[in-house]
Amino acid sequence: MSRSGLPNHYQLAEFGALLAEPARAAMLLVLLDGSARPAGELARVAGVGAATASAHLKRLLDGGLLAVQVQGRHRYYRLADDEVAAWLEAMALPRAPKAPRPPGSDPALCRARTCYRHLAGELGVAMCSAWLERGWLQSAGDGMRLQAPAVEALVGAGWQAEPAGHLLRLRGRGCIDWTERRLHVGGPLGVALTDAMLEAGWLRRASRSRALLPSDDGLRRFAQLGVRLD
Amino acid sequence: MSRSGLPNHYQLAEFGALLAEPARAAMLLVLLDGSARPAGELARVAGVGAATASAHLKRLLDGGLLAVQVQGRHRYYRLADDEVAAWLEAMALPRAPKAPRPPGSDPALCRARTCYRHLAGELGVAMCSAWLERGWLQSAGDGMRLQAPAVEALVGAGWQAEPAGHLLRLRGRGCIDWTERRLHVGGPLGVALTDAMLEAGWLRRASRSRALLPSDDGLRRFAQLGVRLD
DNA sequence: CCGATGTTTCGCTGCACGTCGAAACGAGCG
DNA sequence: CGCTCGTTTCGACGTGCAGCGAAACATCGG
Repeated sequence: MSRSGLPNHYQLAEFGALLAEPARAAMLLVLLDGSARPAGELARVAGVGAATASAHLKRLLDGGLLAVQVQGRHRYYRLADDEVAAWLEAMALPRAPKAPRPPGSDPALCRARTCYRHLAGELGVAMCSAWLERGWLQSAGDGMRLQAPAVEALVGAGWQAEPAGHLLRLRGRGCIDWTERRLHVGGPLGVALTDAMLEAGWLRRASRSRALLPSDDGLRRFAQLGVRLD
Repeated sequence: MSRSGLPNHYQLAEFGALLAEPARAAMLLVLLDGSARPAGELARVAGVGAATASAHLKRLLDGGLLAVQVQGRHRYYRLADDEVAAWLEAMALPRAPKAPRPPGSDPALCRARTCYRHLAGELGVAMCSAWLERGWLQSAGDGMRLQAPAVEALVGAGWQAEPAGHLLRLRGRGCIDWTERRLHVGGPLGVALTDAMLEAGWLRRASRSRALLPSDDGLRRFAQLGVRLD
């Protein structure tokens, strides 16, 4: 992040100043779980008005502590990188409890569902983070790309969709999940993956909702690929 | 430190506020090497008047970041404990690359340095992990304790600090190294080990940084104790 | 094209706090 | 005892900035 040529103590002071405001501290702590949240929600969490929150978010953004992702008329803010997360963790403060899931939502829908035409929900988020972590998925320019080891693993897990190598050329788009507030794979890559998983019977569409129901076999395959639900 | 029952984000904000002032940040950074300095000197370092410095020192004292020791008409300020030092180190180090070098800072500093008053950096981490692995160091309740075989090995490696057995009664505190992001030994045990190593000439303090320079002889002794750098 | 919703910008007010000089306090010293 | 020096307290000034409401902007839905 900010690699200015300022003397050390100025850098430290600037960093401290960003934490010094309870509203900003609250926002950062909420985002410590890796979630990405829209400005309005962060305003609510911090207990300030939308205008004030916007100013705080701008400062955190300029300070390099946050990154923003525009999606429709929402702007999702998240911690800039895991270095920032580590700094915050280093203060040994207990992390904020996970946000409660929206009332009245179907648990199956939270678990896995289609977002447009790709996999979302806990399962989609778990797949994305697990694959990012092991380098099977890497951000590239405007989106993300699957890497060769992932294709090998997919084939090893019984992938049948014909040209598995074709996946390497599809662009994945980071998409923020509504219930989880975290990244999952959309775009052509996400759609292709989801279609093939449906075809192979790893997932099945629920009859009257957008929920996706993983089969026992599917769960095994996912586990084999490093993806597991709690 | 602040053990108040306040919500987390207030604690974080208070901590940040203490760092937010360049004068205070400068004072803390100067004290990061474990030194204790009189108020006047800290005022000079911070570039403010005596009155201003006094106010800052009072705030840092009330905030639990500093401790004071009265001696004659001087008042020597130092960091309150090595927990504070660890926090500061975690925040200050990554943003303190003095050399225009890529994200990593001074190589000597990465290799071995003081964290508060104990050994940190690659060497500190290597020592901790090697000794934990062979059972010379074991976590016990709130910290870690050296085990008898370690003392024997130290003596065998030419340990001269008088009552080597005394080390068994010192509490070691796990301290997270920022550059390595791994555990090393702090607390009274870490300080005692480091002091003795300095005294024995295994390590030497760099003149104008917190780096510790291992001598050839020291490296041999470390290797003898199962500790080696790549 | 129009309203609803999410977000940012602008203008303003009020407070917290960093800064200093002067004065007070306390410890050493002759 | 009176002098000096290191430090803290006091009082006053200036400013940075958090906060809000209103208005501007952007995007989605119809």
